Amino acid sequence: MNGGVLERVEAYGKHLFYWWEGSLVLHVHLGLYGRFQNHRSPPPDPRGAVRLRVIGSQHAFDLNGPAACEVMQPADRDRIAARLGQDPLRKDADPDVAWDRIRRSRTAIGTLLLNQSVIAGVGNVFRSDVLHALKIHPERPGQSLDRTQFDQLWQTLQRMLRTGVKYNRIVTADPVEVGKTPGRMRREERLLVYKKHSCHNCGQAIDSWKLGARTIYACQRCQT
DNA sequence: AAGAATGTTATGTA
DNA sequence: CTACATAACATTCT
Repeated sequence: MNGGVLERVEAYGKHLFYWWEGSLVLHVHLGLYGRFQNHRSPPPDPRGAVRLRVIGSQHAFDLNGPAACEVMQPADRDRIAARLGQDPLRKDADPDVAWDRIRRSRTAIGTLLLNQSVIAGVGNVFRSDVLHALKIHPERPGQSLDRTQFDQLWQTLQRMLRTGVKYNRIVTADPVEVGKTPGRMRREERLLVYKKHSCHNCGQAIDSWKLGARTIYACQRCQT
């Protein structure tokens, strides 16, 4: 990559693609614990699993512990993109494609939301919180949602994901209700149900169980 | 210091 | 073909 020109950076779901002059693509997926860390130049000695280090005259950054950090061809990128579902943040997203998938499925909506080939970009925090925001029970089959609910789901995800990009952190709670800007909200104030103990609507204890191989959080009274 | 975690993929089963 | 449980992978944090 030394001396190359970065032409553009593309996000598709949780995948990042850095397009370099000369048809090389750097593919990055942060996975569970990947992290970008900024430094001033010159950067300190690498700490932990540094897979990529970029050094400029003023600034530098490391990429620590990503699930993927590899150079590939555009065709490889296309293969990855082809197995992803619609990404609510992308201009080319077609919600009807996602709706078609969900309306035909007997699988729980909580499981569908984690399936990156249905909707790309939603993770374990967003799936719990978006379902709580819409008062939809995670075990409801995709089939049981109506179009209005799906539209709300799509819209709310768009809003939540955009907020995440803007503030570089997950903020699913309503800042107006909390009375703070998203940037100033404390960790516990930012989320709706994920890892919470009681429901902020009704006060009932939040339930958590395994759904789709991960822990989901929901209010059994509010979410039906 | 064992275990959970803001995740994905491969594999086996039904 | 779909659905889905499970394991494997790999790093960080508590």
